[in-house]
Amino acid sequence: MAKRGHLRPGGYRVSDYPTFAVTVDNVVLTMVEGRLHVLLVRRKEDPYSGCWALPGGFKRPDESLDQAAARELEEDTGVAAPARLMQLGAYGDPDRDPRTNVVTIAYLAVTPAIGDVNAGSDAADARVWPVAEVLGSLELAFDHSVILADAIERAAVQIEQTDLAIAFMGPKFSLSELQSVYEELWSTDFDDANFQRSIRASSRNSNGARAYIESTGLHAVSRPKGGRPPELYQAGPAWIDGSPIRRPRASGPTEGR
Amino acid sequence: MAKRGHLRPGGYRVSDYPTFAVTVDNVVLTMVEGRLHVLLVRRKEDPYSGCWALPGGFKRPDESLDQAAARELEEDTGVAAPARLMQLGAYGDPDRDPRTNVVTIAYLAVTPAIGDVNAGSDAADARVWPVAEVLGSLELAFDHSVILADAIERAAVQIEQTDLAIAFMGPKFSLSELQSVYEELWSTDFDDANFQRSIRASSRNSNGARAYIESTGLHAVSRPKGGRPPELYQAGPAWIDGSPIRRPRASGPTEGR
DNA sequence: CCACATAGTTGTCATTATGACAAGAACCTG
DNA sequence: CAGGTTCTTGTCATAATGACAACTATGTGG
Repeated sequence: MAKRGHLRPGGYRVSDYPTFAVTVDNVVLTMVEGRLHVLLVRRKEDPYSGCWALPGGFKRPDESLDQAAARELEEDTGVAAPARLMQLGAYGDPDRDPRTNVVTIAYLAVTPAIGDVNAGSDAADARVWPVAEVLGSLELAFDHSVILADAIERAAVQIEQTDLAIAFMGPKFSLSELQSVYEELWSTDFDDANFQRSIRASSRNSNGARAYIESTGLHAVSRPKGGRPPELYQAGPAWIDGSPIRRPRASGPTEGR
Repeated sequence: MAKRGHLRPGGYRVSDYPTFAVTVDNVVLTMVEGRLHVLLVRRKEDPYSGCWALPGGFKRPDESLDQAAARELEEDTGVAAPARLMQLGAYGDPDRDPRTNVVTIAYLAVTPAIGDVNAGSDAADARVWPVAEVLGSLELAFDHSVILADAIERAAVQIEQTDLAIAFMGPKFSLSELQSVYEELWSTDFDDANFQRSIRASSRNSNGARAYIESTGLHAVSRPKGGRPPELYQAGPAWIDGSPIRRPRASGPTEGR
């Protein structure tokens, strides 16, 4: 214990403690045609050159972690950082980067459908991937596969605690689009009728304020395959404390009766 | 963008990216006489000499973040790291440490009543404080007050998602002790009868496995102020997916009818 | 030993939330 | 217009929750 590098009262010596590089990595999730997707970049340089990876890079001393995450996201992919950019956690295993001691701070972001994705100077390519495909067969750089899995689990928890699911939606959306977010992240299948009833119940502001979503009175234009055009909603002005829908619990071994 | 320090394919140059010190800080929560407490150490050296702070210290390159957190906790306070030591988040604002660039990774731990607390060589003192007092009037070093507040909020969320509340309990405990954990963290007041019914319902393993808690058949010895001695329980062998008790939601402005 | 206080436990009941499913409404294609 | 698709409303049984009365098992003080 006496050997630890302590800070001395009169100042500190840099040699007293080890130094690290600090990076930020972004897990940007979005829904494309009802399926969960993640934004990845293809690395241009070693290590892991040619590998797909989460967009990210080195933190600068004069910026906060949040700022670094937003900056790196835009630099690497051309995607503007969404308002909803939340910290996921730190990853600092000794051997996670072959070069040197690197601790990375992972961020989770959720956006509506992304427009253009443009690979930055660091990247050979950038695009969104279906999450199922990435976790199933794509080998990501560093420990990014672990980070991605953690991010999805976090998102699944967050949509029950906050209004995060709305962040997947554009300015106007149908309830079935919203439903697909919950179903993808929770791997469940809701009864359409019950889902709508629950969601609408949350938006019926009993007294004065607080609504999860609001009706716009508009209806979507009909799609090629037909079907009744859904009513369109928009984000409500306030978040109610309490989830609009409950996450179904894995009902254990489910023995009969 | 061209000015960013990139890693070169043939190797890297340390000067290409900024270096940081990485520390870990532990928020250790426990219940003392029905009230939530946090373990703090008094700093012996600058900066913030004399101030109370979260136990923590520098990460070493050859250990994981989790290992660093456990090591620092024991070195600073003599308290063995509990099994339940989970990462809370990273804090890296540019000016959070007056000395240099320091990014800290905060950990949240929950333990039953702590036995001896012994200040390590870094600390002038170490003890548990009532959380209400710390957040109300005690000025902590660095941004530790913020970290503490975040930790408590995280714990409040976690006891609904996991069996974390059990981690506050010793090997045998009464349901009213457990109830006080939920009540403290959620700032609510449960009906004793209903609370017990809900908890016991979770432990009644319908089919074969999975129980939140188990009855020991024992009863506590009576306390000075009297009252019926409670039945004692112990942690169940398995965690059921789904909280034993639901967090009551702030019911908004609560207008009548 | 009694009344009374304290703390834990069981029981009852109204209200609400959930899940299953039938049926209607509004659009498509051919 | 027949048949398919999607969204929406309605009905109902069951489960979960919250309020509260009542009962049990201890202690204290007279």
